[in-house]
Parts: sequence; C-alpha cells; structure tokens
Amino acid sequence: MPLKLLIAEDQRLFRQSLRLLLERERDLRVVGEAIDGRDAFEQALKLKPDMILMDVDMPRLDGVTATKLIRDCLPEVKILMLSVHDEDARIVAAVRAGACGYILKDADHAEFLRIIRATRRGEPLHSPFMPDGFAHRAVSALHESPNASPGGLALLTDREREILAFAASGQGNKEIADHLGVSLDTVKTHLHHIYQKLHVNGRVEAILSFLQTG
Amino acid sequence: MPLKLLIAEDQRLFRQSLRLLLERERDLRVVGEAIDGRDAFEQALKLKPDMILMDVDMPRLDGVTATKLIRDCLPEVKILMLSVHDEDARIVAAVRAGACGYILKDADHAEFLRIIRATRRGEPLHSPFMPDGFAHRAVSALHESPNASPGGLALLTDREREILAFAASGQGNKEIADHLGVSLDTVKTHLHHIYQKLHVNGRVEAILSFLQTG
DNA sequence: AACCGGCTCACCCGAAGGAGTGAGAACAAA
DNA sequence: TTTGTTCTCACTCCTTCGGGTGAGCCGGTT
Repeated sequence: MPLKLLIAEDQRLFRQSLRLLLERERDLRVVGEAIDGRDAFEQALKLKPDMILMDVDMPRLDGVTATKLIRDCLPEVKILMLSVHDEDARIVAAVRAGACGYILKDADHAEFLRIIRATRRGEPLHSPFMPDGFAHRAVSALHESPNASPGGLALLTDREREILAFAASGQGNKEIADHLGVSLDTVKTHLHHIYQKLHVNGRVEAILSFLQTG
Repeated sequence: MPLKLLIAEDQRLFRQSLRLLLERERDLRVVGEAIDGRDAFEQALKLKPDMILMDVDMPRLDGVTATKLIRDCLPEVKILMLSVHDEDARIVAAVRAGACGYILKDADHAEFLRIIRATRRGEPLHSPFMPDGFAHRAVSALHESPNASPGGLALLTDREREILAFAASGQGNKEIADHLGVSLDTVKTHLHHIYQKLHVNGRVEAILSFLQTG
C-alpha cells in the first residue's frame, strides 16, 4: 500500500518537479497538490492523505497555520515541513503546531526520500536523517529576533554598512579610517564582523553582496 | 544533438527535481549543476554548455552578476533567468546583463520546456510563452534598443578580461591562477596591466569598472 | 631579418588585508 | 543592577596584493 502524499507548495515548477521525483518511487503516491496553505487545508480534508509535504512560506495561509488547522481536524495525518533555511524560526513553530519534522530545500533528493520514509515509520525527530544540530538551532531560533534574514545586509549595524559602503567605493582601509576619524584597526574589526555576518570570504565578496542588495 | 544545459540553482531539492524533469526530454541534456553564481561561472567555463538556467537569487554571487561575467567570457551561451516574481527588477537587470529571457518559477512545466526550446531556436523575447506584465514589457523595450557600447574594457586583451572576470567573481589571485593553470605571478602581471589600462587604483576599482561597463 | 604585441614567469619589497583575541567605554534594555 | 549591544582600539601572526623590473617564448607584421 503506497503512501498517499499531498504536496503543498506555491511555486508551480518546484511543485511539479517534486511530484515527478516522488512518483518515480513505487511506495509513494502523490494524490494531490495544493498551491497555498488554505488550499492545503481543503485538499487535506477532501483527499485524506497519509502525509503532507508542506512549504513553510506560502501565500494566503502560511504552512505553520495550515499545519495547526489540519492537525486539529485530521490528527492522524503526518506533516513534513519544507523550508529553505534551517535557521528558520517557523520550523520550530511548525513542529509546535504538530509537524512531524522538516526537510530543507537544500536537502539531497535521496535524503529527502529517506526522511519521508522514516517519518512514515514514525521515527522520532532526532532521526539520523535529520540535519545535525537541529535541536541546537531550534533553540537558537527561538531566541533570535524574527527580523533576522540570514545573508542580508539587514543585520549589519549602521556603522558596518557605512564602512562597507566606503569599501564598495574602492577605498582602502586606511582611507576609510581617515574619513571616519577612527583607527585602522577599528576599520579592520568592523570589516571582520561584516565578513562573518554576511558569510563571505573577503572584501570583494562582501562588496558584491552589498552591490546586489544595497 | 541535444541541448547541453547547466542548471544554476541554490536549492538542491529544486535543482535535482528540475534536472529530473529536463532529463526526461530527449532533446535536452543536463551537463552540470551549479549551487551559486560563482559556481555557475566556473562550471560554465569548464563545461561550455549551450544554455544556462540561472536562478536570480543565489548566495555568494547573484544570477545577474554571474550572467554578466559569463556573457563576457562566453558570449555564445544562452542564459535563461529563473525568478519567483515577474516584478523582480533583477530580471530587467539580468536581460541587460545578457540574459535571453526569463521563466517564472510559477510557470507550468510544459511552458517551462516550451520557453527553453523557443530560446534555443533564438526566438525573440516577446514570445507568446512570456507571461504578461511588467517584466515582459521591460524585456521587450530592452530588446528594441540594443546599444551597449563597450567602454574602457575594450582595450583589455581577452586574457585580461577573463582574469578580471574571475576577480570580479570574488576569487583571489591564487584561485584564478589555479583555474587557468598559470602561475600566481602571471595573474599578478595581468592584473597589473589591467590596473594601468583602466587607470584604476586597485582590485576593487577595477571590478567596479568591470561591473558597470561589462 | 627585425619588430611588436600578447602571454608567460620570476624576483624583490613594501603595503594592505584578514583571522583571532582581548578589552574598555557608552548606552539601552531587562 | 545586570545584561547585552555597539563602537572603539590594540596586538600578533600570516596571507595576499600591488609596484617595479627584467626576461623568455610565440606568432604575426613590416
């Protein structure tokens, strides 16, 4: 008896590609697709799937709320969240709302299938297929402010953005220091922090990141 | 002769699903995958694909900048942008940078394949498969006014432009040397000449000049 | 032949950049 | 008060970058 799956994902191309991937497996059967959270809720009631693959980020009704609704009406259905970032605080919220686990969109498709099958067998969250450090990151995510957008310039302080802007205009550290009236070491320290926050490898990459987002 | 495709998309699951979808087609062949813009640049140089499906939103190096870099080194390769929103201003930037068109991630997979094949045949951007909307009009407008006069970069030799492109992707001299199979000193000499020809003071200024003019 | 542009490599040297650490001052929030 | 953040500065160690110079090789031109 194949596992009846419902895919809830707003990006059609991704949704259809995913369906293709899943339908190659004999033990899995995609019984429906939903284009947002509300649709997922309705489809779930109608189709009674065994498991739902639910994107966190969807229009009209987000994955977390949809999970909550579905778990209220259909407690037996298993829900796996799909998310881009593992720092996503909504993953924790989703698990609280009744999700059985989560899969990163960056996951390998083999790992993807393994997680689905493990969840089907009712294996716990701390399954070996879960990315390492889940618990740790989950706790961290709870403590992090919701405005945190990983990789964005938003998390830089004003001073750091200012310095990055100077750097992006082609100035050297010494020049920047003179312009701002601080020491060379201070500029270097700021840049050091910038590189860490942006997860980049050096000045040029940081500037590219700045030019894209700026 | 199947079309050689390179997929540049940071979400692994989407990337692999996409590959699956494309490989079912006899006339298409996925020759490689790239996980970000910089990787796309390197893979493009290595694999020489006919067409690149490039996500706009990628870490390390965004799709627009990557498009610029690739078009400068491999002018014959066709680049199709992938984006979530058709209001995305980066789509316009991408077309300006040399992309042949764009596909929304919300597109139907059949439409997706149609656009790829239309682009392969060199059909104009205002193809009927293009969704209506802002970006569509912008793309058409751009297509009607082909200008792009090469600036100071014209006096650079092919090798110099190539090296500058590598530098602009965030790579260090050692990395560039390894990629090109030449010595570190050679790369430094080329850069030395580049700085002199462009009348700039260093790496960052040269890159800015490259990104603006290229 | 002689010449020249482009590509390659080597050496020296000083300047700049970056990792990592520690720490003090100002200030706001809990 | 305690805690945390931001900005500041210093110090070491190491890598990378850039300027300058010289030189060999190859291919095409005059």
